[in-house]
Amino acid sequence: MSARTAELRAIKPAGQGLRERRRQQTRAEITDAALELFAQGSVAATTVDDIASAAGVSPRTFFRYFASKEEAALPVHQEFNAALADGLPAVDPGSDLRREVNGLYGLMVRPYLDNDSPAAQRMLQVSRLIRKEPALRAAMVRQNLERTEEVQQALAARLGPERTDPLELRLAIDIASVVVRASLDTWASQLEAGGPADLAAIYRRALEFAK
Amino acid sequence: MSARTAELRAIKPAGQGLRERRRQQTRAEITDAALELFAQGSVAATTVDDIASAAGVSPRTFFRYFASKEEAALPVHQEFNAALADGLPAVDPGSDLRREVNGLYGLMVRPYLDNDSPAAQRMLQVSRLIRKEPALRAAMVRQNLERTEEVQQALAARLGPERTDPLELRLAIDIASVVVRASLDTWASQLEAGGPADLAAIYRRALEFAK
DNA sequence: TGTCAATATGGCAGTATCTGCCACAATGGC
DNA sequence: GCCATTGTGGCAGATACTGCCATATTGACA
Repeated sequence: MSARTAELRAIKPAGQGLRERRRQQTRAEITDAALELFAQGSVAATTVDDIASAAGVSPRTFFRYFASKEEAALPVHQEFNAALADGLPAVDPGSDLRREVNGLYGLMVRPYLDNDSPAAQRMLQVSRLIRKEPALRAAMVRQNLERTEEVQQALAARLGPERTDPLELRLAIDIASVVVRASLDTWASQLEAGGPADLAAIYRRALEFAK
Repeated sequence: MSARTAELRAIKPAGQGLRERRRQQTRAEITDAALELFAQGSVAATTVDDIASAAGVSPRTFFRYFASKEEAALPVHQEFNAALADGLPAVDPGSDLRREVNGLYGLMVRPYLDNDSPAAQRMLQVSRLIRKEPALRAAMVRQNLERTEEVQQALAARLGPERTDPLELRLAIDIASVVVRASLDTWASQLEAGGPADLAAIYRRALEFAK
């Protein structure tokens, strides 16, 4: 957990040495293996040993990268955290709270605005899986909770302890989070159903409705 | 999971025979044991065997009542579901969606409006534990997710499939849920800190802020 | 370039979680 | 009071996860 906190706070060094690059690569390989096995069979029917062996690592090593098999299938977590970490410094403590937090969380949808981008395609793949697998939804809300708590701490520190009402800060963050997730889900559902979908438009509509 | 769906839909029969009453009693005993052991030690340090033995049942029976030790400590789940099930028939399909859903979820805070009531005291006890234990927070958001999905289905059925935009329904529910949880958390925090706290006022303020 | 500290990996043992299955006991309707 | 239904416990087994140690790889620095 402290590792994840650091993840949010620290500015990502890009290719810091071969060591870190290999680590990210291994991480990606595990995720790919998990996604494929989950898609083929099911989360319940897939064991950690299966994933580890498919990824070419030992089960022991698997648990050094992910706390559970469910988390291995949710790489978006990292992208989200990165987006938030990038946006944190730009939050204006003087401006309207809801607006600022919505702006921050809005960064999370940016990588997927182009339906044909690789990022969007990957997100769709993961979304499909999540919709089919309650276990993955549970893992997702868990990650979401942790992220929310970290953001709350970070924003409280940035805005000043007494400058912001805890209730309002909490609500601003949770609502922003809910708006983003509902938008992404709706977008993915529409695309999966075969129809067209404009994430930007959906997100704008969600923001308006939540206001 | 289908058991829980039924739980939400069915109108609770009160004391349907000795059998059901004993079942509720056993359930309560397990919960009490779990809460006490968690408070004494920690969730991690407490095993299912500990809880089961303290409650006077076998571990095998424990798992017939709760899916995990964390869930055993969150009995509020049932109260929340009951409140929502009670309120569902009163939802007016013709009225404003956000307002109706907020009204429905508002039922969840009613039992705790009086700080001195037994229900409030129990909620405070659980809240204190939840604030200390990330594992319980994770279990809580998981329950919240399931409840949210059930409510969404129930409301979609009640409002008519084409009458309501999925995005708006989803947002209305999630926001209402977030408002209630933030209110209860704030209320519990304030009371725990020793100060006075008016749940009704907090909830009104949260609703206003979220509007 | 060679050496050393730091770090990643794998294996192993051990504990805890959770489930299916079976036998047995308690209950409640008739 | 009989019988179908339901709750309970025990057992075996699979899986998830962790601590510990040995080993190998990497990267910094002399």
